[in-house]
Amino acid sequence: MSSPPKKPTMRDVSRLAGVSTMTVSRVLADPGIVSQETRRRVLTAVEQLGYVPDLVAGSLSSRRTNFVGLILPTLTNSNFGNSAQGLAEVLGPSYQLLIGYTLYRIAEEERLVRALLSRRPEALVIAGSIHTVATRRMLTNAAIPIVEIWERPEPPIDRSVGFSNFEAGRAAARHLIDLGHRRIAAVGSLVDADAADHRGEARLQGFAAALRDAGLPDDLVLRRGHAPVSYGHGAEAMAFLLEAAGDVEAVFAVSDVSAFGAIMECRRRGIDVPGGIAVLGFGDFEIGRQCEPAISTVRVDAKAIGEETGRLLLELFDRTDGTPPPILRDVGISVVGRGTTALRPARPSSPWPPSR
Amino acid sequence: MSSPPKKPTMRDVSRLAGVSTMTVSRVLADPGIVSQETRRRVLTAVEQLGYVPDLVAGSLSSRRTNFVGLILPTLTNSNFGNSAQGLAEVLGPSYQLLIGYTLYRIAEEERLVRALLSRRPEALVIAGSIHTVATRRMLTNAAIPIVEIWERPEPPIDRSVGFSNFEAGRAAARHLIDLGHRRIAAVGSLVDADAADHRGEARLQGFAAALRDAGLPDDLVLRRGHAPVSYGHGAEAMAFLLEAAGDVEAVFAVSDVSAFGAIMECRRRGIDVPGGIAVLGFGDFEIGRQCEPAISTVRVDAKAIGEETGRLLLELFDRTDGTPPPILRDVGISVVGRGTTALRPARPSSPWPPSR
DNA sequence: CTGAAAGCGCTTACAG
DNA sequence: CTGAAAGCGCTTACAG
Repeated sequence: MSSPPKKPTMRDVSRLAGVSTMTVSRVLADPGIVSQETRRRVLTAVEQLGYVPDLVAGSLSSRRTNFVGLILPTLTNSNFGNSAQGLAEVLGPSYQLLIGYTLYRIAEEERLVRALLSRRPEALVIAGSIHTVATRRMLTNAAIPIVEIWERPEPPIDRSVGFSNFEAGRAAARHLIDLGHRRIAAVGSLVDADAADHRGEARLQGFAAALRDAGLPDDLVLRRGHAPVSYGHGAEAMAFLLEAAGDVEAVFAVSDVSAFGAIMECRRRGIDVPGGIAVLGFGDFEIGRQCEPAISTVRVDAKAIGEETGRLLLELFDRTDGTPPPILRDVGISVVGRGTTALRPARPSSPWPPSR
Repeated sequence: MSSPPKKPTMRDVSRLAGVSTMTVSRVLADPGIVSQETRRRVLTAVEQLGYVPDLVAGSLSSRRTNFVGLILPTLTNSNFGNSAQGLAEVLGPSYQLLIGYTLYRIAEEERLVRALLSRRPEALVIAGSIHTVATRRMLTNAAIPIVEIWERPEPPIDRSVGFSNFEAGRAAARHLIDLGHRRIAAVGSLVDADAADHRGEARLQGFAAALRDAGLPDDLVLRRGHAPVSYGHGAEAMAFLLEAAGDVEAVFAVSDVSAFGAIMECRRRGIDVPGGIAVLGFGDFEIGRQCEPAISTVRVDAKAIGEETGRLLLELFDRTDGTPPPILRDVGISVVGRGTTALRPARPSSPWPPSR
């Protein structure tokens, strides 16, 4: 590489422009407070040297890193990705997201919290509210805003933006019960040392509770495999379910991703959805909207969670110690009935195999 | 919050342990070189104060940030997410990914490169090889490893891990031609100031070139809408195509996501896939594998791109100035014929609407 | 095995 | 509008 042996510093710029480093710093931070001529000279020097300010040094000096830490279960779930994008968009270009993922492992979360806190973020956003003792202690002592998202912990460590997964599960069950189903199943993942999707588990528990409230058995509320769930997870779970309970009428999957896999498994077995089995998902992923028939789901606005969190953080950062923003923000959920739980197809099904 | 007014510093720890800050630093960096008794005292103090080292200060001092910058088009595409996870896994816990996303906007990429470089990453990984002049200049002068991924630029700015999108497009076309199709279409996105998926465009160009090589017209190689493509994009593009060219026999979509949307649109219109129209995707997303019929695709190992990039970086970081690692790593592609391009369904289709 | 000094590249606070 | 001094919290390099 023909690059210079060393990155130019602010000192180099100041020398070239014939000013102090202070003035360079000012031009970069707030150009308006410097005379036009000086500003021009400084910017020319910056341009000429290809100077890129060192924010590591700047952060140490100003005690502001403009980092926001974000801990998610996976990087490949588009719903969490939507939350991340929403957060990034609201925070704007002056903040840099420090993203880590846990794969639903609580020990990994602890490691990540420690690693991120050592970067001195201005706030830490974390999916979930079940943490190790050490994690909880670190978060409590961090002296920065902590936002637990995708849940409604009571009380949260500091702040929370999300919704009740338990209530989401209840709503799911009621939707299927109201449709007249009686032999109702649910599929989620195992909660153990390898991985634990506590939010999915809360949905299953809310679901089971609603079944019992309606006088129905909850023996078909199943945990299969480990989080993160996949299309394949749903297919496998549905295959198991069909063997175990041939009389099942409706299935709730803890994710649209699982739901889609379950529907495909039904198709492979020649079982009509919703005619033979109704399927309800969770999350309102794009896949569910575009699938034919479209997947009924419990809608949660993933992007709004990120945006709302961003707004909350900006309020907290800007706060001139007026009234502090609220502790809990519930973005709510709603059940969206679509094709896969229709009592009969909304429109006549296409013939299959269809001909042109 | 009942947290202490100020975060404890290494100085606080050293005082409590009755040693110098140097010794605290040593215990944290390399416990073995400190006597057992001293180590114990230091660790006790660390524990007691809940001390979390300040890596901002540490980075400035040691001139090692252990950051790796990563610039991706979107955070919600699971293939790029897989690359990010692969990279993170190989780099291990001592490196922190600094992720930014461009939404396929070249100006946003420039802003991000500047922002990330100011954090002094040890390396920068960037999807793509089409950059603004200013971006290219910054990358060239950065004096750190730069890895352009998901492409095969010749020459790359520094290093590259990926594959040829042009060749992927050619391979896609040949697959469809070999199957006996003659009226062949392709759908991608527009390349303009709003967004530009240059990799998808390269695939379309390779595809068109292969059609022409076979003496076939390339008038159905279409650009519709803007990247990032979605399930809806594929559905819309297929709807347009069916209106524009009722005689189309096969379609290549620049992404499995688009391909899935296209297949659903066919289903809504009662057109059998592959009986009526063959559909070939790109990327080998899980959705394609689980879909029924499974989506034929051009497979690219997204996670391997991330892992390979991680290994390359570790080699570059560790390098004791021996032989430098290679410039280009091509992970290759392969065409995976599955249900949606089968000349006839691999197994008899289920009756539709199926009955239980 | 342990420590005193210097310094990483900026910004803050204070002057003028 | 501009600058000299001090310092952010660590690690490096040098001693002992």
